[in-house]
Amino acid sequence: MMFALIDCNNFYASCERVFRPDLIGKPIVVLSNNDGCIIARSNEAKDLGIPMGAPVYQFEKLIKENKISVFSANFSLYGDMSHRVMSLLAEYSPDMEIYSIDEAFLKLDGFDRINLQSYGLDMQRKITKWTGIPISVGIAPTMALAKMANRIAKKFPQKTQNVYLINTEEKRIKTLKWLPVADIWGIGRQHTKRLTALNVQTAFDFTQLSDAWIKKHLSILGLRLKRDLEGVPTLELEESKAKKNIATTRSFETNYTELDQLKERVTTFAVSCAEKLRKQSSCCNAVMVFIHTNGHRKKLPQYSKNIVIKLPFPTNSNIELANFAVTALEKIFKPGYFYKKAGVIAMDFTPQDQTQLNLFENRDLSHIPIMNAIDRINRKFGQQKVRLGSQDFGRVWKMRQERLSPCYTTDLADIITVKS
DNA sequence: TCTGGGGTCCTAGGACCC
DNA sequence: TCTGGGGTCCTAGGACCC
Repeated sequence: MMFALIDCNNFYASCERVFRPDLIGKPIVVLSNNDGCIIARSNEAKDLGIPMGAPVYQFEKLIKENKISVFSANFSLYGDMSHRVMSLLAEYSPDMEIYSIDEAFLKLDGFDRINLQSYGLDMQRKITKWTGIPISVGIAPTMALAKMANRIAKKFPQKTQNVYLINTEEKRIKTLKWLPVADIWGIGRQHTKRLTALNVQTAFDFTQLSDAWIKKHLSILGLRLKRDLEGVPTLELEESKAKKNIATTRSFETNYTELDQLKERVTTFAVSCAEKLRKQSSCCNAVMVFIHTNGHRKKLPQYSKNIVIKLPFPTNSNIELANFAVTALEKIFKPGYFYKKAGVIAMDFTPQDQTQLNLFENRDLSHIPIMNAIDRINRKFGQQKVRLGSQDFGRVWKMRQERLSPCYTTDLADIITVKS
């Protein structure tokens, strides 16, 4: 039994390149919402020393000097490209877990007679050719080891052709000794600090620690990880489950001081959460709302508060969720502050078809067909065509997206023209 | 001037019950 | 002098992932 981890190389940057082949080999960065931080970099941009998550304004000079192409995040494009990659990958195994927008695990059960090296190479070539997105493939007896194999495939593209297979004990040990402890899947900053203090430098050193120590300091998760690194399959594919929380949160382009401005934002966030809830056929029983000022402006007075309210009945109606969220907002809003960010998080779900009618609450059941109609209209004519009256009709609010690429694959208006 | 967004799981400790 | 024991549920906080 083996696992494969397939990871798209510099995914967002690669998506931008698919329709801009002139940028192949040139540095690219992709920005977060509001064009704030750098959230993706091509290899060339990484080589120039641009760190992940850096505020873009700190690198303006470097960007200019090196003619780095800058893009606002285009999630419709990335989502669609991801879907294309995943559909192709699904043909390589009946057991797949889509781990993130650019990563998937395949379980290779019953592949004993298959040459996995060439199987991986076939995947690598086909996906890259058919979608334009370069990928790396790691194959190993456990999920954690497949993650490590993938790093090698990505780190040594010439040597490996972006495919690396761990199928012997020598290779496993060699890989463990090569990987710094900070780069182990599941070991973050805090654990790294603690481990390097004990002179645990590599993944191999980590596997030499006692079970008791690991359990005590890294919990049961650390212990499972150790087993997996030892080559004993312990982690397993997870089937895609309904989400347990659904959030919509945003920073604002400018500061807000008025309750009404925040009410509009919170309404829109709540509507977005309700839509996501309906997509997975859930209703929520609680909602959290938070607001805060800009933590980076240390000289301004700071205020940060969240509140969770339990709902009298489960809902996924735009109208009801927005009303509850606004009620919550009113409880935490304090005048006199410059607000920079707000969010709505739906929690505590029950399946839509199991929601019980509450005798003591006048729940308006007419919302169900109304929401169905809204969803159909918005699906057909584009997002947000139907909105609540309290939402942003005058485009008061906008996100800064100055460098947005066209939606080549999801918007007819943006489709490319080929001239011959 | 300018600093992202959306998730998961585990544990310890308190409240509460019998 | 001397003040039980065990279980469950919930929550906050901390860690991690992309």
